[in-house]
Amino acid sequence: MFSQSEENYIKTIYHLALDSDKGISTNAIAKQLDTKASSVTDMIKKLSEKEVVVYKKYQGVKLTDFGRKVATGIIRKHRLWEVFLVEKLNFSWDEVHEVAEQLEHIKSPKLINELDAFLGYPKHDPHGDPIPDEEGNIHQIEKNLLSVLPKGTVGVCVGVNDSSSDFLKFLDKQGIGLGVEITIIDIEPFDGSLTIEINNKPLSISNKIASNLYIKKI
Amino acid sequence: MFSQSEENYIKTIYHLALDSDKGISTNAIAKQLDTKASSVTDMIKKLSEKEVVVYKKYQGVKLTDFGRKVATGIIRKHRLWEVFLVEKLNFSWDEVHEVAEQLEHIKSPKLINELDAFLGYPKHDPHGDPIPDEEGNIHQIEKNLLSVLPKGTVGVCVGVNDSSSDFLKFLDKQGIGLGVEITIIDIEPFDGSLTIEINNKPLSISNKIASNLYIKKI
DNA sequence: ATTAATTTTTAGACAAGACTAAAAATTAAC
DNA sequence: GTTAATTTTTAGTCTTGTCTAAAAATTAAT
Repeated sequence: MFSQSEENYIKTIYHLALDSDKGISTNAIAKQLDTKASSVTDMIKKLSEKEVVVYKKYQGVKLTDFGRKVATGIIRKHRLWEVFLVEKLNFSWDEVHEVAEQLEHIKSPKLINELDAFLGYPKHDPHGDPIPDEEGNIHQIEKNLLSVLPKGTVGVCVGVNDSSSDFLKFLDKQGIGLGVEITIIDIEPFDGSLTIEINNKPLSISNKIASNLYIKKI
Repeated sequence: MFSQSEENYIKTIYHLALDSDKGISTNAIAKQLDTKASSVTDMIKKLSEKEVVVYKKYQGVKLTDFGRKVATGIIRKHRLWEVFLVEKLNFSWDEVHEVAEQLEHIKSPKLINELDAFLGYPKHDPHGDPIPDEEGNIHQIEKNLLSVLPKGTVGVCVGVNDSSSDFLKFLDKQGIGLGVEITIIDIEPFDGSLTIEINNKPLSISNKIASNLYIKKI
């Protein structure tokens, strides 16, 4: 069906397309995949022939419906494997990405559907991201970046915007994780840093931290 | 470290070396991997440079100690994944091979050791084959092919010599599986076919079947 | 011990996926 | 609306792993 390399391009285009409804530029893909623009052009031609993307020279690419289906299939696998690693194999949320990047390419519909059942049909991965169903439908819950909410807001941490190991380890250190209740005590106008209350203790965090944490109001 | 292709060659050489202590021929490897002898020669050169095998032109190859370690590592992963698929994901023993062939190439020491623990440190895969430990040690239990045992033998099925789907499905159909008790009632001198008793019922099986079933005497 | 058959290796080609360097198209700047 | 800067594409090369066809080495046959 698709090679690992093709799958990585498809997944990347899908993610980049989430925050922009224009065509995705060759350069943006190259940057994300840490490769060269010329390599991207070559691959785009191939994916275009396979009807995964629509491509007009110099105008970026868009996924077709088919391409989107392929992308969500890969993301479904990636996130289910992440749940497996954390729930069953004692991985922490900052350790799962690498391994899931490999596991997402395993081809076996039975495997992934049985895994889904084995895990109890989880709705979210360990970073709070939704797990697409078999048809590619994604149920997004209502959530906001902590940085856009007003003083006094009480909510629960339901996701992160940055899944880098450094950020996740920082959160662990501060006792911040999915399901943890957070209250915005104060917002500093000068630099946008916040004082929040978490586990009944005050904590000061930068605006950058706050703009990578998703909160569900309660 | 090693590419999937390299790993497949290493594994194949290891398996072929089990029943012959001479060098493994280029042709034998080609046949097993369903590829051409010329491709094998090329790969052997590479593996030789990487000190996985010892190679002298026209004389076949042998794994080095290092190569054997690599091979058992791959086999360990393959068999642990097979256990996972059968025990946790409702795969039957004739469905696991394909998927395990993919999963065995996933690179993550933590993954495989946690999986081992999660499965309760199993000693054998779903076909009765032993699972190497982290150091590559393999504990072989005492077993014989059903075809070499005398009339009157009572034993337990502990393994198969052929893991093809056709054979395994045949065994399922006849109620033969790991742990099932078998008594040799009679052996036909003409064609070596056997009458065995299984679950208190007599069953006639060909010599070919018998020479693919491993029995542990009790 | 030559000839014949088989096995193995070389030589040259190809596809996938990546790269560099240069050309072409597009966008931005004045 | 030209010129300049940027982005994208082309052209050509490289590596990995494969193939075919032919040459070389080994083994078998008489």
